[in-house]
Amino acid sequence: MDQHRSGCPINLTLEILGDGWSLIVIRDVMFGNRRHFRELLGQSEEGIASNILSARLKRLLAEGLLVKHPDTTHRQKSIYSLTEAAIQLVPLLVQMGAWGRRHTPVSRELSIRAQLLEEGGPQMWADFMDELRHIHLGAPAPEKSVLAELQDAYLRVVAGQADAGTT
Amino acid sequence: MDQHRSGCPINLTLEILGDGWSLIVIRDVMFGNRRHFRELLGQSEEGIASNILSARLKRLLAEGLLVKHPDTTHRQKSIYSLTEAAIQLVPLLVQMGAWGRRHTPVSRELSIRAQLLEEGGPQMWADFMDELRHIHLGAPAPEKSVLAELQDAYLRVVAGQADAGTT
DNA sequence: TTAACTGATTGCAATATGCAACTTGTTGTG
DNA sequence: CACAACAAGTTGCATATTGCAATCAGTTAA
Repeated sequence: MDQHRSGCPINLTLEILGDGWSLIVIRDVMFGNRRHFRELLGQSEEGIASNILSARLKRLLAEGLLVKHPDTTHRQKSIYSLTEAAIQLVPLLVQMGAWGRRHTPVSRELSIRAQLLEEGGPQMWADFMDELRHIHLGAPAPEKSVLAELQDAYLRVVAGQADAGTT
Repeated sequence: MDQHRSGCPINLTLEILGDGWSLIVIRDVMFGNRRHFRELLGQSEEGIASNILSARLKRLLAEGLLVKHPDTTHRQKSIYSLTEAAIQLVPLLVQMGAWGRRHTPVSRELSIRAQLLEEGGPQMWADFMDELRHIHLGAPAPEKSVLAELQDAYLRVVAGQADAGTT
């Protein structure tokens, strides 16, 4: 943080996000709308350890990718929200998903969202980012919800796994 | 490598590329056309250590992102080439560059390439990928060279640092 | 024969990760 | 109030990875 390896944009991005967990946390806040420590800890597919999650949240707060607000329903509870900088990671995450779908052994139910976002193109990413600005930054609500679309598609795939072999 | 944390495309991509050095190596092979161990070791902006470079090259070979060919001019020398999978990282690297340009303290001379690629859009990325297929996979040479364009722009910025404030 | 160059490997200290247990404080229930 | 369940972490400890400098063995050119 105090000194950089180089001024290359790819390197600097890597210095912030170049580890195995930071983008997993961002992904869960962004796509899974997990906003509390325990939600991020327990419901993650990958099973992050609590000390790692704690360290990553601190780092992401310090880097300005997340902000933390008190939860009025429980004094000790905190709500983590994405910042504009994190929301602008959408195209990067879409490209990661697109590459992963082509070159790694993804599962069908966990890649349907990536597929839809990839096929939706820049307009869908922009709509999604507007929705995230609504959820996390208090911007006005967009007309339709990309998140709901993605979730519906996911649930359809999970429900219909039996007859989903031909496409 | 032997077992995956989850079948999520973002996670699986992260399992392969989620460290501080793998994408730096890919970047140097891709944009800097560094093809030998010593070129990657010594001319890197970031100063990778030789043991790390050695480990990363092995991993990237095993993951199928690089291939290694003997260099006929020196029996011990090897030439590293990008595979199609690595070439398809171009959009991901472009998005990393684009995000870095907006949210990190990049240097002007090292971000001009990222800027051009971002502004060039998907067509330019496709042209660049075709050029990489020519360089690394032996595909026919495209008409114009995106790499040369980027390099020219870089050199212009380095040369004209003095009068480069207005655009 | 010797020096320089090739792609690495080795030793060692510092840091990061993964796992389980523990801590501090909060909330809801009886 | 007492007490269990829950919230957000922290701590301790074993293992793995990183970073740095030095070293190594084979190749080439003088």
